[in-house]
Amino acid sequence: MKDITPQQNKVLDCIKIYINKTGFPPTRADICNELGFKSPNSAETHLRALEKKGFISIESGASRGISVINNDSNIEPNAYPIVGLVAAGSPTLATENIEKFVNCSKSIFNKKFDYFLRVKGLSMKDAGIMEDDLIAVHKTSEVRNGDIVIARYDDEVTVKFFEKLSDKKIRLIPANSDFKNLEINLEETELHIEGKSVGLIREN
Amino acid sequence: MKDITPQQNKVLDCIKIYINKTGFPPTRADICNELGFKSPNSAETHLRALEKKGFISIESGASRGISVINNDSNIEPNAYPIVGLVAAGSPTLATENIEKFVNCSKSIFNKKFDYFLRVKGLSMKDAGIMEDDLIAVHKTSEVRNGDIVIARYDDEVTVKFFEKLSDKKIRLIPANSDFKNLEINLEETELHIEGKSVGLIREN
DNA sequence: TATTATACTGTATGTATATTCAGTATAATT
DNA sequence: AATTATACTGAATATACATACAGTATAATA
Repeated sequence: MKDITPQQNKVLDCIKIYINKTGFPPTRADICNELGFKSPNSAETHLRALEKKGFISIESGASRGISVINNDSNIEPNAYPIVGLVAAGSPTLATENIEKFVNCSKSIFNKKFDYFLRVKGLSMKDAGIMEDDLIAVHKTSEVRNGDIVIARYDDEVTVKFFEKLSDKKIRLIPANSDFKNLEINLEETELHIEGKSVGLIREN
Repeated sequence: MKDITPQQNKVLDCIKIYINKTGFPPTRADICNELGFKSPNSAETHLRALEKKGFISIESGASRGISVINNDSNIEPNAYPIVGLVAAGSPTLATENIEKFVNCSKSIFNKKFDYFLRVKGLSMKDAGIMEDDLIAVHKTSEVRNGDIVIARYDDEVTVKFFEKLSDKKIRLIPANSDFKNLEINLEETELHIEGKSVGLIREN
């Protein structure tokens, strides 16, 4: 997506507003009316520029054949994938691991997130995380003590509280007295922090 | 909104699909193509009928000037209010009680719901319901034993497990050993079941 | 029984609209 | 200094499109 000029941005906004107001895209003449142009060719050249830069697509020959290509980044809402907590390997976003998509606002949680993880087991029960809950995961390796993290080691993925004991030692703490703390020596075991929990959805 | 005929519904669906696919509404000829009509007047008369019945609006003279009037009921997503768990009175949807709105798909939970309730206290801790969680509430008075219900009695609103002991006695059970069961005699105390929990969102 | 709504074909037409061509002018690159 | 992108006016034109008119046919309503 190339840079947009201020004037082209005005035209793009005008199109969005027009569609929002009327339900269908504007004609060249409509754009001229809205923005005070006196020639339909003013609109035409802007449209061609916007098309070239990838902001809109124009159906040749069709009246009002403009459609705004949604970059989706600022348009609410969005579809987020639910990834199963697979025993082996990283909780990847590959199609075969995606259970389904959830439509919700990207600002539904206080922090931004990337996907949902389906929880297995009750090791975080006392933190209010139950079996089959969906954890909203923010993909990051920057985590702090006390964060609920999605950690992977020895081909196992778990959700636990994070505590850094030293540069070489990490403690993973469950929220359930039936489970034991895990202390991982980074020199012996490879530990991957896939991300941290920034929210939760329970579907029933 | 008057009744729609099967054929008119086909045309309406065709319009929706066309807009979804192309970004702009179809022409009469487009509709004919999609549905196999041989005369543009077939589309025209259906459009006029749909307009008369309030399903679409048509901008006279404008090409592709069709806009679907959204009844919003089947169009995802929606905005749902968060209602504070006020100590006194019913958790009403009055403006003063609405904290904010959450945008999410209406099918985000397995059952339909009406609003979110902000949880106060830890009386349902062992059911994975923590302070400040948002409970998705389905407004209903038809509840079964074991349901997590939003109950109101003596100007107090609580979230508890529901158990019907007899026609005159209801037991409200917390999920926290620090709290006691509440047994309510319906002949002495007025009990209102505001709804039941059908889901949960934790914002952090 | 007459009327109205639904559901089409087929033709015709004025105008709404995209789109090209010819210019003018300024600022940014090469 | 030449080229290219931006930002317009103004006019012309082929065609895309809405829309009216003339029919045919069936089912539902009054």
